[in-house]
Amino acid sequence: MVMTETIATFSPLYQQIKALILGSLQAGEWKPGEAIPSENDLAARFKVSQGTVRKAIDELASENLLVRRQGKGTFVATHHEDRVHFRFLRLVPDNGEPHYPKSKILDCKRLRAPAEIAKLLDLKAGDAVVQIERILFFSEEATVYEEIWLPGTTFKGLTTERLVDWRGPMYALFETEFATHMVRATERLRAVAADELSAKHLGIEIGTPLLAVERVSFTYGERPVEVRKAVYLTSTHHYLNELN
Amino acid sequence: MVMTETIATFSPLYQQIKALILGSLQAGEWKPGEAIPSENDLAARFKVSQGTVRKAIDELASENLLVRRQGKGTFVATHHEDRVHFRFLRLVPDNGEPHYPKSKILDCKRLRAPAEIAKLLDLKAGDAVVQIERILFFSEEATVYEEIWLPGTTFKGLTTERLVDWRGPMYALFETEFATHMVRATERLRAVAADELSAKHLGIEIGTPLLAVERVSFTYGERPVEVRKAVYLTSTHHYLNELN
DNA sequence: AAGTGGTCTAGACCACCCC
DNA sequence: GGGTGGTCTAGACCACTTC
Repeated sequence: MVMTETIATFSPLYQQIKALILGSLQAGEWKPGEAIPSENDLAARFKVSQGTVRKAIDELASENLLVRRQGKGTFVATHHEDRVHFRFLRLVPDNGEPHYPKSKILDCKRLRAPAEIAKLLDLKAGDAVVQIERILFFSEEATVYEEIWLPGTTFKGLTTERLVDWRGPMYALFETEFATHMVRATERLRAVAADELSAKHLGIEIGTPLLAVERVSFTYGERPVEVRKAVYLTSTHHYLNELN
Repeated sequence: MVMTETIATFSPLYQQIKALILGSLQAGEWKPGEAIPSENDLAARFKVSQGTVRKAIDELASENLLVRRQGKGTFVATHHEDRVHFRFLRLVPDNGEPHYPKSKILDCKRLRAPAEIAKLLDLKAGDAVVQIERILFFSEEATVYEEIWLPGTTFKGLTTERLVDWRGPMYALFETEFATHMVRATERLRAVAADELSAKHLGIEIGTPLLAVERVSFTYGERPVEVRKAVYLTSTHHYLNELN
């Protein structure tokens, strides 16, 4: 491992290794679900000790970018097979076990980004975006209505049909079809009164209190690639959050 | 380090060390804000290598029980000096920098635990509890109204006066005066309509949508020691959550 | 200068998985 | 049996803090 030579650029070896692995992930050298090379292989490639590679991988695993499996290898995190969908959907029933909701796609169209969305997605106002509208049903009850915005260039071939036919988490579709893996997200929550549109979609009275959830999701390299504006009906479900 | 001898009790050395350190924290051998012995000292005490102690401490630090400071030592986490009060209070202004709110204590009384509270606090219905009512002001605006329940035995000497006089986070008071350090918490969120009481305290109309936040806090050893039922006014503030 | 945590190495052995 | 990650050790050196 060669030390960087520009001024004021010190960082531990394992951080440099981490950055290199991150670069390979971002470049798609290893795809979600695939195994990355073994610790020994990487140590040989980067000319550092296995322990140093290990520490780099440790951090990436703790950030949920990689998943270690003893005896098998280290794998690129994927939204397929992810038992923990509740990492991104925190809505759970007041009683009983959480289970994955059914999604009903209402619409999927291409339009020009409003200023607010453009800003959040790091685009210019007027740039092409895809907008999706859908409802989530928890045990047959309409519980979530949401609008999703995506950058048009990244999600060029996305159609209503593609969405409707898809079984499973939307993020798994994004990953497989559009090479976009969601790494983390930021959510802003507030209480609002149901407007006419929300009331219609959720089958409730106008004015019913709803939990408004605004999400911005990021892929590798802190690049924002999704904005969601949702309202959650919280009469029989709640948003669960762990503070550590 | 002696291996435990009961059947089916395997665990890595560093996990055993971690449990021992945790025990000392729980027993109060080192108080919040104090330094624990150096890694070398602990390695000698437990007769393991420094690296093994290091791994144990790493985990405790990542769980926010300990804080490492290079060149100085490793310290027991404390709610004093904690720059990050936003670990437990996720409400931030829509615009501008977050800043700590002012607290106005309305009441602090002793009563018998309702069944629901008792269950959450691992007590029997009718056991002694302390109930606090207060309002939080964000830049002079009443924004949060909450009721707090605490186990009566642990918080025996807690009075309204003690609370009113206290400057700083309530958890710092609990830590110093009642030897109870909050380690983590679980929050359940939903949207509700303001009832008469909430409306009065927050100076809003009955029916205004509010964010209802129910928190259960835990101290060392997953022992529940606090229940909070709060309503947040989210017209100029929102609840911020990071999904990783 | 002495003490602390932070990094890095090299090597050993273990636990798990798959062929 | 051979490969993977997981644990543990021992020792070296670095960076930061305090005296």
